[in-house]
Amino acid sequence: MEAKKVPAPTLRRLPKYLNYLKRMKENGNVTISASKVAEALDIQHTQVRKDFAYTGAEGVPKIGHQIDELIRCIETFLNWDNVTDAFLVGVGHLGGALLGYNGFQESGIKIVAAFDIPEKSGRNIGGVEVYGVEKFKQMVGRMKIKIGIITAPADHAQEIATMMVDSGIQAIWNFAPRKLDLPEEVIVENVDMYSSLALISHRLKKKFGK
Amino acid sequence: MEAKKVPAPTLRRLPKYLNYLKRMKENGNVTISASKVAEALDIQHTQVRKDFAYTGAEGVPKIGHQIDELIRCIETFLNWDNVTDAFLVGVGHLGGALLGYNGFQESGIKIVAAFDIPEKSGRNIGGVEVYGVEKFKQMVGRMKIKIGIITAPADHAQEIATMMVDSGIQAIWNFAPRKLDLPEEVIVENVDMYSSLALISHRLKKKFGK
DNA sequence: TAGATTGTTAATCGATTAACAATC
DNA sequence: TAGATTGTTAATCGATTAACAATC
Repeated sequence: MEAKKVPAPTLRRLPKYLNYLKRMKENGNVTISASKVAEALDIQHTQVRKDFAYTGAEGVPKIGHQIDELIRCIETFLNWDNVTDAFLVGVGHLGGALLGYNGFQESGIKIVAAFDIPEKSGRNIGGVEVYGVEKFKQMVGRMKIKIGIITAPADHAQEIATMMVDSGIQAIWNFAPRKLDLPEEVIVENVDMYSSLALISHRLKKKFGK
Repeated sequence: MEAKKVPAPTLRRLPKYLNYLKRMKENGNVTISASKVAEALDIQHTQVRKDFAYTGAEGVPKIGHQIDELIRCIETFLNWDNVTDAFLVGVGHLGGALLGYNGFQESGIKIVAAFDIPEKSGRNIGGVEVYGVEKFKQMVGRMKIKIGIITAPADHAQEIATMMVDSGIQAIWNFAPRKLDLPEEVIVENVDMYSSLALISHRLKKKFGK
């Protein structure tokens, strides 16, 4: 029962497989081979098999995997068969966009309350109530919230993150372009748009001469 | 003059350095050592030095780097000292958020027009006009646009991407969770929120037992 | 001078890819 | 049976880290 450590790149690929498998299922397919998944997503087939293996999925030579079972394995592995409640802090453009988007519920997360300065409280965006940030800690305790989402400006990110951890938050999904300094047991994932802009800019520059 | 190929991880770190350096400059610092940058951002100092070296920046033993010069080197290297115009397709929650956000201009990109179905055209969001998508190709040609941003639903992403490349777009910044099938000379960068959600979910599950 | 810092070369590490045996 | 496909073990590759010489 010694669980091998799962490489982060593997975890990042799993949602891509899931997405593709669900589409294939909708198209009426019942089984699928790792090779086909690999080709569709431009990944080495041997890599796909290794990734599948982490989730405990088993295939049958010459036939492949039952799509249903494979989907279930991946979802269970990611814990996407349960929905975990989350709080969001920073109801600006991006925060509002996340609140208005319901797609995350299929990916194990549901934003159940949002927070910002008192002037913004009382609103309801996409069915989610906005509260003054002073209520954060108390509500985290009461609702046993584990995930915090930061969509505030970079200047406030550290302060908010510290407040979140203080309140009992265990994992932070950070959209602010700022390195967060937190105890190492806190799970932090950054969505960094600037890093991909850097790649685009640099490659375009190379492609078209300086 | 043989330019070594720059690792993608290096390119992704450069904006983080830039961000930190600009803050240090605002705080009144004139010089900075790679070691200090490394510590602040939790990166090995030797890694920071290698990354800096790619940009052509040179430091002085015992003193470090001139912050101004370092910033300039990184910006030039990324081509962030020029602003490249971009078109966005898909004015939903996320698209609207990007339009309302002006911070990208400091990162070499400016959204100058948005596109969606005709019913959404005519609006103005964050100072950017929304057009019917049928005008895309003509306007790309006229305005010599190179960068396309996809913030449409996943179902339409491939179709839009193909249309973009058809129109002459050279680089695509894709926010839709769908693998795009395009000629390999087209530069594609995906912003994949689900991949980071996968990491959070899986780590939380491990931390709190299944 | 001594020591902080740079920048390069070598060693390590981990992920990807290739090779191949097993099996339905 | 033959061949497609699985799944594992070994080889490769590239990024990170460590070691160290150079220098102000």
